[in-house]
Amino acid sequence: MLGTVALLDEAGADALTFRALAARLGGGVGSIYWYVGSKDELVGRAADHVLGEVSAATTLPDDADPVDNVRALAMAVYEAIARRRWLGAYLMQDFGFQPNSMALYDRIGQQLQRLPLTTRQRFHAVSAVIGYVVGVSAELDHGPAAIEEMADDEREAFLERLRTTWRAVDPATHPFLAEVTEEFEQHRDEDLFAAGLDLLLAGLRQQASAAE
Amino acid sequence: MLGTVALLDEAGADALTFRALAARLGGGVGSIYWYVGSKDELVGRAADHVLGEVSAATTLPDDADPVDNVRALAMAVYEAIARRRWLGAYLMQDFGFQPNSMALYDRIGQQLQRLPLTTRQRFHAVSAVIGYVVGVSAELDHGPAAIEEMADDEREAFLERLRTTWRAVDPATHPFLAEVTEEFEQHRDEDLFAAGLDLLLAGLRQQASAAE
DNA sequence: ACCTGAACACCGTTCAAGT
DNA sequence: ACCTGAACACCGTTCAAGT
Repeated sequence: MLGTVALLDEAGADALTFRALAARLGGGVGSIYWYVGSKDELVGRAADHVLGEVSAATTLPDDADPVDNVRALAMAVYEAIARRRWLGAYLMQDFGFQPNSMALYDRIGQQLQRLPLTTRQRFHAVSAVIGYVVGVSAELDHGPAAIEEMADDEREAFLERLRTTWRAVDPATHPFLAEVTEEFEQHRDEDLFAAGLDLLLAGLRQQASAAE
Repeated sequence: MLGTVALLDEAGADALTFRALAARLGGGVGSIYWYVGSKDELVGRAADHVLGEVSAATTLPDDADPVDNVRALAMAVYEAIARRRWLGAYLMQDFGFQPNSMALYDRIGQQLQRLPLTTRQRFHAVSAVIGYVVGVSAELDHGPAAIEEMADDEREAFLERLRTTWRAVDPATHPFLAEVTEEFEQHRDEDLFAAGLDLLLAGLRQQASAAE
């Protein structure tokens, strides 16, 4: 289990094979199946383990604004997935069935229990936040590394590809792309994630205040 | 290309192998590489092709509210991914580099150009909407089929698994799960998606009206 | 220019056999 | 009870050879 996380962190999702893991643990390929039924289960457990650490490292003060607390939790999960690129894809699998993901779901929900919302509104809001966080973060797994973490030459190559793709389109047919190309080149992935999250949370705050 | 979409629709992502596709087209495995450089490119092109159809089938009236238009487009993409479970995973790959995904990105952006927002706000908002739609829809690809489309016995088995998992947790430590279990069992995936989207769009409307 | 299909270098998973 | 590793049934990709 620990060996799985270490191997994923060191070499990425592609490097996690039963043969590589068995070699690292000094055993045979088949022995892993004594502890785990499939590769999906193996990585799912590893992902849930990491999620537990992330959740444990984030404290939510009782006297803080509940939506601010939800935001703090969401940003912590985002950062974890951004750091460990293999994580997002597996959290999408069956979030809500592993112990730590259930606990995280509940923890977000508890914050919303402090707001004047219906049960259905709470259910929708928690699902939306989790969906946004996991879904958008997982998109990072594909695509290139975060723009802000690329080496200089790597970033330059990526932006060059972007420029030639985006700037090749006709501004007359793609007026918005023309407007935001420069903005895209300068953005940080984390700011983009946070801005979308804040729109979602603004909608939530509005819903809560309308009920008062 | 058309054969690819047909094969994916009929038998799902797992069934799309070069051998199966070559057999269907009545050719050798190697010949596919004359038209496409890799499997990722093959499925990416198929995904972009479907996205183009979806976008073309959605008309956005000039006299309609721009945010309502964005909502219509988002729901159309959601429905397409919900129907074709293989689609979401590949849209995550490199949305914004294929022609039809670029066109869709631009089309959403054009609606926002009708609102009093800064370029940065527009960039953030379009990215958030696309991120939410593609990310949350893609989560459907994993997990079970939509609850509302399951056969009766299949749905019963899924809900039974959920009940035993969620109801096994201590309500004292998981008070929110206890509150929403029933709500979860009754929900429709599409309503859940729409509710989160509406929170996001409410935040966006608020941002636009604050600028006036 | 376009196609063929055997061959290569991998996978996850199984299972008879060991301790 | 726990481990081994050869064997099985696949993959995507390559490439010398064909038309």
